[in-house]
Amino acid sequence: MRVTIKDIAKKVGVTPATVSMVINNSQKISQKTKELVMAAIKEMNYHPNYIGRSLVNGKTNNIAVVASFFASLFALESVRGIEANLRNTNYNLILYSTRGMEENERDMLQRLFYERRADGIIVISLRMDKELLAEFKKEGVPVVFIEEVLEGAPTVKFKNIKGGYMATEYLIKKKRKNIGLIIGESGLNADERMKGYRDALNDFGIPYDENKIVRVKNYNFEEGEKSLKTLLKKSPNVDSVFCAAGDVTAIGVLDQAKDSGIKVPGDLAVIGYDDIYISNLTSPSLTTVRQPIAHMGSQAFDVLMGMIDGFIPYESKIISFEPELIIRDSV
Amino acid sequence: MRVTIKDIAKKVGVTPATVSMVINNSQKISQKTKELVMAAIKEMNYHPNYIGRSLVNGKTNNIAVVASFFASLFALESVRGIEANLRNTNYNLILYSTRGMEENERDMLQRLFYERRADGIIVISLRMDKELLAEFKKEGVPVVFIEEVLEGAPTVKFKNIKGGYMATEYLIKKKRKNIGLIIGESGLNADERMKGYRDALNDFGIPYDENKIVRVKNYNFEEGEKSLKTLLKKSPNVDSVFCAAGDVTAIGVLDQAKDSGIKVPGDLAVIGYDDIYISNLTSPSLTTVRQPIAHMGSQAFDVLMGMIDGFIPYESKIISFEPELIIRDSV
DNA sequence: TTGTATGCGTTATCAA
DNA sequence: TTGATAACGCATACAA
Repeated sequence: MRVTIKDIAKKVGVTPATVSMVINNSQKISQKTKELVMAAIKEMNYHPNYIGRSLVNGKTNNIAVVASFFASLFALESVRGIEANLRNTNYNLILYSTRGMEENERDMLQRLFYERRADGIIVISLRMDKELLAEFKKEGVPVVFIEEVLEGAPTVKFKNIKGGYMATEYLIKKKRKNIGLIIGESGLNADERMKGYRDALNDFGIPYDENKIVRVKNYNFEEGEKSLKTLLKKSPNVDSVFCAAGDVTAIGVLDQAKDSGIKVPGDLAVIGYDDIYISNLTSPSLTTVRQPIAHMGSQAFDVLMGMIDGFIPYESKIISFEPELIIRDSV
Repeated sequence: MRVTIKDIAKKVGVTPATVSMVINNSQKISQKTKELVMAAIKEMNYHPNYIGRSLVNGKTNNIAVVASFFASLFALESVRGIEANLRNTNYNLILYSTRGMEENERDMLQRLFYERRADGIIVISLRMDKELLAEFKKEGVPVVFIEEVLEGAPTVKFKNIKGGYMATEYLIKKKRKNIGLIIGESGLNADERMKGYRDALNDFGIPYDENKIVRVKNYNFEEGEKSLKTLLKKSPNVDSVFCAAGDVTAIGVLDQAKDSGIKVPGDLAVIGYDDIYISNLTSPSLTTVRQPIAHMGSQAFDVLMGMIDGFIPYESKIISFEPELIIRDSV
């Protein structure tokens, strides 16, 4: 049998209430009984059952993180950051993966608070409707978004406009004038990076040209190879590519360039986005835009804690992080 | 206020016990009250509170996964596999990361069951002492190990001897006779892969040579570069390298070869281990040993479920998975 | 300073 | 087939 608060009480000769007060170190317990109880706790190897605790005080001490997959660089790094700060608290992490099934998404999120499984929720790159968020709010369960923005709750994200601008500006300063852009088909991130690209062109008096844009869908290696071919067909004069779709795709571009006898960076400069591990190992190594993802995850956790503790309000607020240009040999 | 079982009972005009029976679809409830209760549940948007449930039936419906870090390919893929099968159950995943702090490891594991936080535990690549395992057993909390082996609980792992053998054998069949080995300093995996290497040499009548072995510690890119230099110094005649330390290190070897003007596979054949994403993208692409990690994670979860449900015994058993040789251009 | 009583939401046992 | 009651482990208001 498990040792409970009652067993301790019996052993010491006090009531469970007294033991409970000792555990929560109430002030109004005599030093002597405190010591006696503590000794018994140690001797009997007692650990409070967190379920019993949860039931009475309504807290689970769990933080839920919801994402479609945790096997992506972004989600994983976010979790790492969350973990890092969670460590100093007595909260635990529960991971909920929707596994890309949109139909289950809402249900999963809803159950999360109706069943009282977590005291707060961090949602990574997932959309939520206003009605659902309102329910969370009503139930007093704080929500923090990573990447997505929804009226009514704080968001932690990156300055994608700035990232797009930095990369484009760097290419321009390196005397490139015909800058191709490989970028995702849709989404806030893609839109923002695109805006940064256009802003930079504009600021330096370079006209925007539809024929220098290639849209991709899956952000993989093959798309990089294909995109460079497409780009060169549409605009044979490009002297550089900003691959806002990410480093994996950018590496596909590097590969395709090599196969076509195009010299990087001589004939074609390439900039990626993400700074994945391997970007330092390609030849030439890849100049890219790095985002401090783990750091941002930590911040998301801190904001959530602030909301749980009540000193950060449950309302719209965007906290944004600066991207960083990592200069290597591909430009 | 939250909707509880009592509210439903009051609304329908029955007792909470009846409602509970409906929820757990007991056979001995009339179809009529069943329907009435169901209707009320839907109308009032009732969801059972899992904490209340846990308290009475002693189940948490949580599965804990413990690892030192989740930001490694191995841990991450394992979690993916666990997640995949967990999806069809009503269990949740709780992740516990020791963050490499050995001193907290035991404490963390211990609290896991004393505080009744999970119904079962999967331990990834982490050692546990027998005494602790005995405590888990006493408390009736099943434990499944991934990679590590400990008397008294099942382990899910890969056939590393076979992996080592396959790689070495392939090199031999490709007419390589002076096969260098880059491998971790210690641990069961390293020992087993080493055995596979020696077994293969032995079977083909090639003498084992200490001077062809290089030990590494961190499995990173730089160690790969350094190891190749070391190896060539100790044994200038090596015509191939089996980098059992993993693909990241193997890519370091490729890079160092390129810098030294050594042709791969002409002058030097290279085989890695892991089949990380990028191994297909290097030039030449890397021949390597792949392990179906996610698949193994799924299996670990299934074993744990079997133990929880009582039809798999709580005892030593090793379930091993076959590695696969992925043939590319570096041999 | 400590004990008594009560309740958190649910399920299980027994009686009706 | 359903109701009454107790129990899970803990924390708190109130009484002593």
